[in-house]
Amino acid sequence: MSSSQPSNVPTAIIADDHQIVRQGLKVALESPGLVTPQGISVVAEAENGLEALAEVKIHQPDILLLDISMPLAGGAEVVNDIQRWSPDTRIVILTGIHAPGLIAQLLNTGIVGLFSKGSDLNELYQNLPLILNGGRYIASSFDEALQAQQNTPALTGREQQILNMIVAGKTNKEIAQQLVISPKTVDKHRTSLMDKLGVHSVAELLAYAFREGLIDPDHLL
Amino acid sequence: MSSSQPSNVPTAIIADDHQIVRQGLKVALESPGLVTPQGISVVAEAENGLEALAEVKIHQPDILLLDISMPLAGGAEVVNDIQRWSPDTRIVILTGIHAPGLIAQLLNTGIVGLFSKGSDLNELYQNLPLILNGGRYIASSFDEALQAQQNTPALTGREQQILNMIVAGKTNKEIAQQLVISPKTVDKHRTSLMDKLGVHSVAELLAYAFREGLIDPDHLL
DNA sequence: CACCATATGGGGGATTCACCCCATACCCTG
DNA sequence: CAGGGTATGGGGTGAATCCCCCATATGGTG
Repeated sequence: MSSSQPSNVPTAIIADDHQIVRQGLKVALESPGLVTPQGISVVAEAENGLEALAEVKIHQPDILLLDISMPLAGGAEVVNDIQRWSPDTRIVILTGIHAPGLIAQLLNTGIVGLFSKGSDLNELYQNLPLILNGGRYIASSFDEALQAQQNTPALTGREQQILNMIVAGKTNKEIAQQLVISPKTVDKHRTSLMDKLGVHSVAELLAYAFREGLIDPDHLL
Repeated sequence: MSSSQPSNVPTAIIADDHQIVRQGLKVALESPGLVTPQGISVVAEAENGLEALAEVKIHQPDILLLDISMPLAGGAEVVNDIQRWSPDTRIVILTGIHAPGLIAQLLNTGIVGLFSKGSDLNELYQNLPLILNGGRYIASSFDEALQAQQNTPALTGREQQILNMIVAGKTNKEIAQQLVISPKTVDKHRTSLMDKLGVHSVAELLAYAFREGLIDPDHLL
C-alpha cells in the first residue's frame, strides 16, 4: 500500500461532526511546513462514526484525526472497530471532553495521540511528526483527568453492567429479571457499587455517572 | 459609538472555547465577499462566558457569535447578562447542542440567530447580512427540537424548582426544610411533576432532565 | 361571582431503596 | 492449598419513594 512508503506525503482522514473544525484542520494539515515540510494529504473527511469507519476502510490512511463525541457511533468502541479494519492507521484523538472515565477508556485502546480542542492546536501540529514517526503523545491538559481516574476505584464488570441499567431507570427487580439473577444479588451489587463510588442515593449515583462520562445521556430510555 | 455607523465595516466578537473554531470563523467573517462585500471585522475573541461578557462590554460590537456550551458561565444566563451590558449587540448562537429545553430557553432571550455547528456553515454566512440588517434567522436543523419542546408540558415554577433540587440529590425532607414547606407538599409537587413528564422513578427523572438540557451535569454535588 | 390553576397541607399504603447481617461457589494467584 | 476477589443467594430493618385519597387558600380570568 502506498501509504506506508515513507517517501510519499503522509495521508490523513479527518473525522469531526463540525464542518468548521474539519475545514480548519484540513487547511492546517495540508499547508506545507506547518506539520511536515510537504504537508499532510487529507484524503477524506467524515462527520460521524460510521462514515469515519467506512472511509478508513477504503483509504487505509497513515493517520486518523478523530473526534470521539460524534453522532452514529462514538467513544472508545469506534476506535476499536477502526483498528480492526485498518491496524496500521495511527489514531489521534481530538476532543473537548475531559471526563476521566472516557479518557481512561480511550487510553486502553491503541490510540497514539490525545489532544484537547480547548488548548492551542499548535501542540497538535508540533507533535504530529513525532506520531508519524511511531511516537505517542498525550496532551498535558489531560493530566488532571488521569489523576482523577487513578483516585477512582475500579468497578467490576457486573457492577458496571448494573450501573448502566440503574441509569436507564430500571428497578432492582427488572434488572434481576433481565440478568436472570435474584433481586437480592442486584441489591448487593448496587450496594457495593455505591460504596465504591462514595454515593448514597440514586440521584448522586446518576450525577456521578454523567460527570465521569461512564454513560451517555443520549442513548437513554 | 462607531459600531452603529452603517458606513463602517461591521464589528463582531467570536466566543467559542475551541481555538480552531474561532480561527475558522474569524477567517470566514473577515474575508471580503463571503458575508458582506467588505467583510466583518473581528475585534475580539473569547474562550469562555466571562471573557465574552467582558469583551462585549468593552467593544460593544454589532454582532456576537456565541457558543453556549462554554466553561465559566454558559447557557441562556450569559445571553441575558450580555444583553444587559450591550443592548445593541445582536447575539447569534452557534451550538452543537439540540436539547429542546436549552433551545427553548435561548429563544426566550433576545437572540437574533441560531445556527448548528453540525450543518453547513454557509447557512450562517448567507444569513448574517440579513441579521445585520435587523433580521432574525433560526436554522431549520432546530425544527425537530422546537417541535419536541411544544409536545413537552410546561412545568410550574415550583415544580421546576423542586426538579432542580431532586436532581441535586436532595430528599423530600431536605427540600421541605430548604423551602420551608411541608415534606408532604414536596411529595405532591414531585408526583405531579413526574406525572407531567411521564416518568416513574428518580432515575428516569434524572435521565429526562439531562437529555432535555434542563440541568448541567457539571455543577452537581 | 363562579371557575380554574397553583400552592399549600395531610392520611394511608404498597413498593422500593439503602444498608446491615450471613453463606456458598468459583477462579486465580501466591 | 490457603487466601483474595468476584458473583451468587438470603434475612431483616428503617428510610424514602410512589401514588392514591382528601382539604384549604390564593390569584387570575371569563
